[in-house]
Amino acid sequence: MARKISDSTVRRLSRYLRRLRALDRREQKVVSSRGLAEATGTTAAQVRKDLSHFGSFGKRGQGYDVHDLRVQLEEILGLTRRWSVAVLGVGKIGSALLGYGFFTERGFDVAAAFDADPAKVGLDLGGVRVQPLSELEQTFSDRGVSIAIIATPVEAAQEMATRAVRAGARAVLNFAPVKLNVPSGVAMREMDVTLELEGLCYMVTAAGHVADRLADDIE
Amino acid sequence: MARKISDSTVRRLSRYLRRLRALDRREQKVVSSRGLAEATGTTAAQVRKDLSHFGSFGKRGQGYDVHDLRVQLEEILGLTRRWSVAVLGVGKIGSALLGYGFFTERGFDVAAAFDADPAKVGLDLGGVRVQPLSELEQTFSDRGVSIAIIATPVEAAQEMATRAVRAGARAVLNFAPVKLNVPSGVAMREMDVTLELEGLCYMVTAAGHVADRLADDIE
DNA sequence: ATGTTCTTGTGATCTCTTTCACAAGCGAGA
DNA sequence: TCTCGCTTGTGAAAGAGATCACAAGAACAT
Ligand SMILES: NC(=O)c1ccc[n+]([C@@H]2O[C@H](COP(=O)([O-])OP(=O)(O)OC[C@H]3O[C@@H](n4cnc5c(N)ncnc54)[C@H](O)[C@@H]3O)[C@@H](O)[C@H]2O)c1
Ligand SMILES: NC(=O)c1ccc[n+]([C@@H]2O[C@H](COP(=O)([O-])OP(=O)(O)OC[C@H]3O[C@@H](n4cnc5c(N)ncnc54)[C@H](O)[C@@H]3O)[C@@H](O)[C@H]2O)c1
Repeated sequence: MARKISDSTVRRLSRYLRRLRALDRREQKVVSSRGLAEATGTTAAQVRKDLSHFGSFGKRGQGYDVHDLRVQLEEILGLTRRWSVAVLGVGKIGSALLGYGFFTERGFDVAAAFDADPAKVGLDLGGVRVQPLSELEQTFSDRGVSIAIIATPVEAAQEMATRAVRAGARAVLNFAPVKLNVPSGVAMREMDVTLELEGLCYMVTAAGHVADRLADDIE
Repeated sequence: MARKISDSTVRRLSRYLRRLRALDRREQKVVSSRGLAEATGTTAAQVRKDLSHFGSFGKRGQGYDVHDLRVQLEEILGLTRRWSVAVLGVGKIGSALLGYGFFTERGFDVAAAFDADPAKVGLDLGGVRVQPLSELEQTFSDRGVSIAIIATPVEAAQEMATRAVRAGARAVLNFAPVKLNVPSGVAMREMDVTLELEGLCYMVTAAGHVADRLADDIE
């Protein structure tokens, strides 16, 4: 099996899987690399290359068996087991996540939620009871939490991440706009709205400049 | 000025800017490419290369003037103006965004919010009144909305994006887990929690496999 | 059987990004 | 003024990822 798979490949695999699940639900039997590519915004060659890192799943002349490939991709991505997720910080973002139905549907169990604010402890949000931080270590180990979602203010984010990892988390999803340090071997992804918004501003601004230049050229 | 700047460069520029703002606030005068690199998780050479696309901002032997470079980066990213943002879909995620203080701080005005549900229309969330969809076009043009944040259910996302663009949005930030199509010339970024979570699962799973292989080798 | 039509899997190639390495430049101190 | 220590800016090299292009199958019709 392949050595090192790039993040962009993994992201695309998720997209293919999402598409395959939809096709499977509506009982489409086969799909071509082109079919997958068009639905996920990439090229047929890219789809085939991505899959080829893991084996050969299609039939020449025919395409891929939808259900089959779906199962294969779930296997590859590690989605044949369920994953226990804990949410740290139950503020605006944290509680939105607790109420997010998609998680359970997709194999993620929101196993616990923690908050430093005593006023929030004990609340039931989306079927999860908010626990005090003091119970973090015990709960992580009891419920086999392997993914921690950081939704605390920036000031607390690094500390909470470190603590989650020490308590057994193997992966961290960070919503706070700070770069977090985690030991190597721990997976880490960030969801940074401000970064994305600023990126959009750049794109719009730069597009404007290009338009200006074109206009100049026409003169 | 440079031709085409990659997304990864733009993301890093945002990170540098975030760091510079923090340094500026605590009145540090100068910073080296290494200093910036360490704080943002990259390398000194990368920092210099990124900046070099836009000009030459440092002093050899000294480093960069913090305030100066901050202003330059704000200029480059297009953050010297304010941007009007509209939130489409005021559910769990949408209302979390409306209450997010960072936006206003950073030059983004949440100028409007829309929802299809009559029960939500008229509510005041984080100082923004929720409007019916019928007012979308007029409001976008009145308030110069240029960024639309999609926070509706997946089914409505494409339609809302199309409508926002037609109403004048130049950029779309999408929270719904679907690939949206927008005309070329419109900037588009997505925030997809499930994609990131699945990516984390892959990383944890793959790391496990590597560990297995190492263990085998040792035998 | 044979030919026709599709679509996969994959080396080869191209393009884009990151890293390297060092001359050029700046300030401080003698 | 000259030297020394330090850091930038940038071509050149290396590395990664995306695209091309085509031989190798698979089904089906004749
Ligand atoms: N609100 C948004 O739309 C939004 C969007 C993107 C990112 N974020 C980021 O997500 C994070 C949370 O934002 P929010 O708007 O939900 O903030 P919030 O203030 O609504 O919630 C933060 C919660 O974290 C809790 N908390 C504080 N310290 C803690 C600690 N040490 N351990 C555990 N919990 C702690 C607080 O009690 C509070 O309940 C912030 O870093 C923010 O920048 C928010
Ligand atoms: N809740 C989360 O934590 C979370 C996280 C990531 C992504 N998302 C995604 O964000 C989107 C919204 O999620 P949510 O949890 O806030 O859902 P939600 O059901 O709480 O909110 C959706 C809102 O959109 C409104 N709406 C429906 N159709 C609309 C239309 N055509 N135009 C405008 N508004 C419309 C609904 O009235 C509702 O208020 C979904 O696509 C979801 O997959 C949610």
